[in-house]
Amino acid sequence: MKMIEDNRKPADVLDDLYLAERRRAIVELVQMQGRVAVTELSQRFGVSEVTIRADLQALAEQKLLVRTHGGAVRIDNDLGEMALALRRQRQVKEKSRIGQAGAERIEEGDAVFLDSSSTSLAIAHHLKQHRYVTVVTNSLEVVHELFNAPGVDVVLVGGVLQRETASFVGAHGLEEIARLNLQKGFFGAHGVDLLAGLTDVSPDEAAVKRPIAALCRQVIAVLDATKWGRVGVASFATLDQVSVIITDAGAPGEMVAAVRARGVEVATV
Amino acid sequence: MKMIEDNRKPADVLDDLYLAERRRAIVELVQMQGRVAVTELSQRFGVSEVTIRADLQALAEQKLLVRTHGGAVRIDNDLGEMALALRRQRQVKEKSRIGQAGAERIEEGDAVFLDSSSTSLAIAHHLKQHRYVTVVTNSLEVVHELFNAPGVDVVLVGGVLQRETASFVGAHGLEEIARLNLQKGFFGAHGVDLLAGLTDVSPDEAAVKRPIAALCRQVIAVLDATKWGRVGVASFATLDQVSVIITDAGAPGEMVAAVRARGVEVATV
DNA sequence: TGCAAAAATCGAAAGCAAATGAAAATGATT
DNA sequence: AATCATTTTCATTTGCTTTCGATTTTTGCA
Repeated sequence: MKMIEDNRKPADVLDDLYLAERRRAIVELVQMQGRVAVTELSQRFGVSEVTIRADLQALAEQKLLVRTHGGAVRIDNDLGEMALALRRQRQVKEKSRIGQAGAERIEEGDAVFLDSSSTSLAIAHHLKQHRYVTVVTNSLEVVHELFNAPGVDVVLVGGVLQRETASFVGAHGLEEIARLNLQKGFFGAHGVDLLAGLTDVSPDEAAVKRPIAALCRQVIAVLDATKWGRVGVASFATLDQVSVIITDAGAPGEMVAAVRARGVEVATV
Repeated sequence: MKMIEDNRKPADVLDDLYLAERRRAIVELVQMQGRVAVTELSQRFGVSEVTIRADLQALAEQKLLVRTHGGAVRIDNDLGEMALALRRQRQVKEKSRIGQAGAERIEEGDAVFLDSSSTSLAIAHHLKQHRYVTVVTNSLEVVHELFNAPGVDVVLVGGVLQRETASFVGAHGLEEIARLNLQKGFFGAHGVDLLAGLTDVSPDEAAVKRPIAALCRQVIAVLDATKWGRVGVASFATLDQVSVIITDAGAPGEMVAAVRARGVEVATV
C-alpha cells in the first residue's frame, strides 16, 4: 500500500536558490534523511525533475551521494556496515535505563572502563554528551559508539578480535592501562553469585576483565534481573571487589539483601 | 534614482582604496548573508553589473567566496567528515591495484601488519578471501573491513583513539606483538626519500609504526606515485629497512632507480 | 509463483530567458 | 596624453524547462 503524502506546504518550498546552494542543500538532506526522492526534491526546490536529476548525477560523480532509481541515498560510510552486522544488540541499547543510571555516575575528569557487554554499550551511548572523560574499553562497539563524541577520549585495550562479541581479548598493553588511574569500571556479567562473584561465559573475556577489575577503584556491575544467581564458567571479580551493582526491578529480594549484607551497594532503576 | 558619491579623490592611493573597499564590503556581505546577487550588489554600490562580476571573479580567485550564476555564496568550510570521505575517494583505482598487488604477496599462514593508511585498507579489502592469515593492525577501518572475513585472525594494537585517522596510537601492548613473528609489514607513508626513508605527518603514528617496522622480517611500503620525494615530519623506517616498495606507474624514474640501487625492490602496478 | 501491462523514472534534445565575458567606449584623475 | 576603473554593446554560455521516446520498476492478472 502506498502512503499518500499531502504536500501542500508552500512554506517548505525553497525557491530561487543558486545551483550551488541547492546542491549543498541536497547533500545535507541526503545526509540527514539517508534517502531522497527526485519528486520530493523537485517540489521542495521548485525546479523540474530533470534539473534534480542533473544535480544528483553531478553529486554522485563527486561521490557525495549514491544515485538510485527515483532518488539517491546516503553514501555508505566507513562504519555503517559494522552497524548493520551488529544491529541486534543496538536495539537493546536504546531501551536500557541501566545505561542511563551508569552514565550518571561518571563525572568530568573520570577515567572509566567499559567492557564489551550490551549494558556497557548503553552507558557509552549516554556518555556522548560528556566532556573530559576518558573511556578505556575492549569493545569495538563502544569505540564505534563514541567515535563521534569529541569530548570523550577513548583508549582501546588491544588484542585478538572476537567476532561474536566484537571485542578484543588477550590482555595486550595492560601495563599502559595500569598507569591510567581508573576511577570506575563498569562490567556486565553473565551472572552474579555470592560465592563465584561476577562471572562470564568466556574465559578469554574474563581474562581481560580480571586484571582490569583489580585496577579500578570502584567496580560497578551492571546487570539486568535475570543475571542474579547465575554462574558462568569464569569468575573475574569477587563480591568483595564489587562496590556497586546497578540492576532493574525484578532482582530477587533475598539475593539483593544478601549482597547488601556483604557491603555492596545495590541500585535499582 | 542614482546614488552619486561625491568622490573628490584626494590622492592616488585612495583610488585603489575605493575598489578594495567595495570588495571588502562584498566579502562581508557574503559572509553575513550567505549569498549575494549581482543585481543586488550593482544597485547597492551604484556600479554596473559588469563591475560587480569582475569583483566577484577576483574574490572567487582569492577563495573568499564561491561564484554562482547570478551571484555568489559563502565558502563552505563545513564538515571535516565530508573532507575525510572525499580524501578517501581519491585515486581509488590506483590504490585498489596497489592493494591487490600487496594482497598477492601474502601467503597462507602469514602474519602481517597493516597500518592505518588507505592503501593498507585496500590490501585488507583484497585479503577478505584469504585463509589462515593473521593481520596485526592499529587501524579501526582495517578491523572493520576484516570483521566479516572469518579466515583472517585480527589483532588490534591498542592505544588512544585518533579520530582523524581512525587509528590507535600509544604503543600499547608491543611486547605481545613482538611474540607474533610478523613476516611482512605493509606501511603507507606520507613520503619516501633517500635520506629520510619512510615518513609520516603524525609523530604519534610514526611512533607506533617505528617499533613494528623493526619487528617485521619484510617491510613493504605501499605508495602511490605522488609520494615520491615528499618528506613528512617523522621518519619511521630507513630505506635500508625497506624490502619492497609497491607503487603505481608515474613514479619518477630517477628516484626509482636510486632506490633500486640501494637494494630495494620496486614493484610497479 | 510467473509474466505482461501499467506506471514511474530516465536521458537526450530543443528552446528560452537570464547571466556572462570579451572588447571597445567612456570618463575621471594624474 | 596616459592610466585605470567603469560602462556599453553583443555574441555566447548557463540554468532551467518542456517534450518525447527509451528504460526500469511496480502492479495486475493468471
